[in-house]
Amino acid sequence: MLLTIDFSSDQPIYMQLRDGVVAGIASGALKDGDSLPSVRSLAAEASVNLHTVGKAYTLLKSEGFIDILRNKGAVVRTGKLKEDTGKFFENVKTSLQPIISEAVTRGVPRQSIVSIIDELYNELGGATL
Amino acid sequence: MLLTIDFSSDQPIYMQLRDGVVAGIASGALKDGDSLPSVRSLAAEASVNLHTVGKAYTLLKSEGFIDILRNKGAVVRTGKLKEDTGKFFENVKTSLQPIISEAVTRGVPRQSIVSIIDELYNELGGATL
Amino acid sequence: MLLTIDFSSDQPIYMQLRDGVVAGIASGALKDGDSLPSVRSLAAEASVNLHTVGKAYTLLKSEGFIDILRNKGAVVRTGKLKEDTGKFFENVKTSLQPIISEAVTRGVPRQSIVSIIDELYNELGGATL
Amino acid sequence: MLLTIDFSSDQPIYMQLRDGVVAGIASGALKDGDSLPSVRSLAAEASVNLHTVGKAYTLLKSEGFIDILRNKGAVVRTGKLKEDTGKFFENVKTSLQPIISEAVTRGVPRQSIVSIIDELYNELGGATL
DNA sequence: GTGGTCTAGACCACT
DNA sequence: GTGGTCTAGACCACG
Repeated sequence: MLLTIDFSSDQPIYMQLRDGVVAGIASGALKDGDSLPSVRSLAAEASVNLHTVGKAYTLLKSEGFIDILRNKGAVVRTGKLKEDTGKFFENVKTSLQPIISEAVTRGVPRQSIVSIIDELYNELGGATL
Repeated sequence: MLLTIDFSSDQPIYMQLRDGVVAGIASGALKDGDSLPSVRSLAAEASVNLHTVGKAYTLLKSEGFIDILRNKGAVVRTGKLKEDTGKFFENVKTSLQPIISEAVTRGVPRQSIVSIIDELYNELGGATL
Repeated sequence: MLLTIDFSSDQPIYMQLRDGVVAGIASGALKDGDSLPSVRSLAAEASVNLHTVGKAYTLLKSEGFIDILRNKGAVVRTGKLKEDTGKFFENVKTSLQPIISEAVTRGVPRQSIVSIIDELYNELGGATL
Repeated sequence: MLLTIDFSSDQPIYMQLRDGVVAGIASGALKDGDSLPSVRSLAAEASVNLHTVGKAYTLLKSEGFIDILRNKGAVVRTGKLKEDTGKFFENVKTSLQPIISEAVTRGVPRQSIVSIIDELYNELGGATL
């Protein structure tokens, strides 16, 4: 199971769930058309509130990662991400900015950061071209 | 002026201030020994409460980026970062993980992310080795 | 009740609260996993502002004595103290230095100070080896 | 020179000066009847404000460590400490309490603390009986 | 109901 | 004039 919730994290639980699903899609563990666990079962499994899982699913739907089908639950739906890639790049840059600032301040060379990127790409089995 | 607060951001104001100072150090705009504005003047300048600035300064102090001198205000103090670099790398990986997951899901190649890293390193004038 | 705030002390209230929690852990009154009162209830109990309690909790969290769980409040979390013990020893020495200086000046023998140490260890039920 | 002021310490400068003089007396560097530097010269030497040194001297006088003689400046006067030793012991215990609490919580044995006491007594050349 | 954030205004110690 | 502390009251995200 790829679900590991850190209840003491400052990252909201529903965000951790969302990230977990996205990571599952990225790694290939979840493919287009696959069903996600029901809100109820995922909530039980992760020991979180029903509403929290619901919030994660709603977010994933609004981002275009999944469809929520009446009586069929949530299914993975790649290839129709709502946000365009241009906006994604903006967000990435905004997210990365403080990290790189701190890296530079600490004297951490660019290569060290790139190595972490590579590591993550490899773990996810993504192409490393 | 390195101060640009986004009041509609989900990022707390004190965190934006903190990031701004770190970015200033990284870019060389703030050098070791340089004085930061007093909490009152920075608060006025940024149109925020002085306690919010105070919180940012306290955080920067606890991270080792600045010293706070009695009646002299805050001064940049590089080279005595409290957190060790090993822990920093862990944090970087944790922060990057969801970004890379989403990138892979969107089919964004590793090289595109690395380009953003390069861009940020260049903007900050950091070594690109 | 482990709460005794001295409002006329030169020691800040939030520091007294912090010390009280640490003392509670040391004495065994607070064990790993135990819940701390909510900031609101503790504030009411101690007749202080909730922000003051919040500051104490934030400090305890940053030192690694407690975790703060969403919607569950603070719980004691021993065994993951952030600061390393080496640094703790440095701080102890710095704190003790003026006390010992004054003791020597007053002709107070080493043994008298050690007796106080013993007394405190015994009160806390700590091993006296 | 035994004067080393840490301007970034949270300990007030006048207190650091006071502690320095007490340490000097404890170590034997300052003996009964010895003159302290004038406020002016000490202020210059330590790069602090005249008032700050004055405050330290006033405190030392009120504690009975020194006399302030008209036109003769400050002279060390041991043997007539104002505060009685009983009260000193109380203060010691109060100061030590949080330190020992934290030591117990960290699992630091009594002996480690006592070693630091010994170390300090030895550095000051005090009797170690 | 929980803590997190922000604002506001006050007082204080230090220099 | 500087930051540190405390109080007060408000709003918000989370679960």
